[in-house]
Amino acid sequence: MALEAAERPSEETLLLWEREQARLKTRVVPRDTEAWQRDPAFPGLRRVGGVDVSFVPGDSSRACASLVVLSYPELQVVYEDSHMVRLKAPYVSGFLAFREVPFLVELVQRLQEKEPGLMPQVLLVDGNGVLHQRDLPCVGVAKKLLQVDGLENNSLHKEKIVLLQSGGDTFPLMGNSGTVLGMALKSHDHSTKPLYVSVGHRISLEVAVRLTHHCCRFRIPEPIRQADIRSREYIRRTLGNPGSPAQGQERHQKEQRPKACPKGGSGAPAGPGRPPEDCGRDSSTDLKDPQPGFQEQQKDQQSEGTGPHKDSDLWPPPAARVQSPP
DNA sequence: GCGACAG
DNA sequence: ATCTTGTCGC
Repeated sequence: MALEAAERPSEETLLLWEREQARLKTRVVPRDTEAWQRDPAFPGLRRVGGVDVSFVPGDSSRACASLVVLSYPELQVVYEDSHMVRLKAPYVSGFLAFREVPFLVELVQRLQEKEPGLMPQVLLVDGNGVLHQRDLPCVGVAKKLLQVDGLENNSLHKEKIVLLQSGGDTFPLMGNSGTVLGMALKSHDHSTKPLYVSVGHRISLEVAVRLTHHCCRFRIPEPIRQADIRSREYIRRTLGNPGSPAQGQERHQKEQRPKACPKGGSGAPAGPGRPPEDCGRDSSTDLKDPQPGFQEQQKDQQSEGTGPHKDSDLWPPPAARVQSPP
């Protein structure tokens, strides 16, 4: 019993994927389309979403997908949905979205059905943007530089990183063609490794960078960081009771159900001068949590990929299935 | 054979 | 992404 999502896709499939990416790229709107994006203070922005997929250690096909919605500018979790999924496509550099996006789309659809009022106004996705074709504006936030189109994590690149002085500082990621593919962003004053921000859809690169910066309490923006933390916790809990039935979550815990949490510092409002802590529980549960003022050593947190925001899974390779435009 | 490669 | 122990600093 092991649906291997590990074998390399055939060249034919990769061609299909490339074709789909090119098609979606055509539809991306790399400009600001929302009112709140026009003012530096982001007036009207109330909810920012974050998505992530964490994997089960030994199993190459099982993972936990999470979607969280945070209030803005408080950055408090107001919604969370984490559940186990079965991966169908392998990870191939450059095609991350074909592996993870189907689940992210599903999470958004579940939210639409259960708590449409909590639909985020923008979605931060781990990985690089440039695609994403749906309705939600989104941003790609990667922790490592995707070395494509001439981009290289070479000495020159590292020199530029050293020149970043304070949180918010950036430098453009110029592709061979002279196109700016994204921006390296120092997410806070003491962060050593920059974030690589790129446009997803319906947002300009400039606003994407500012928004990402405003969502950072630590190196990784809170929406993505929370989705990461929660999806991993979910897996830890699930693996904690393997002594029972099937591998997993047959238990009627609080899983399958999206949960709207009216948390929000109830009782302990944001203290003066301090960013509001999470939903009451946070620092004690969070493993990696270097204070903005120091320690930036956490290897990596997570980020996944902004990519094709397609509907159908192009895996396994359906004989050239035709995509129907949203 | 080995390394690189968003996650 | 995940496997890994300790370690330094708030």
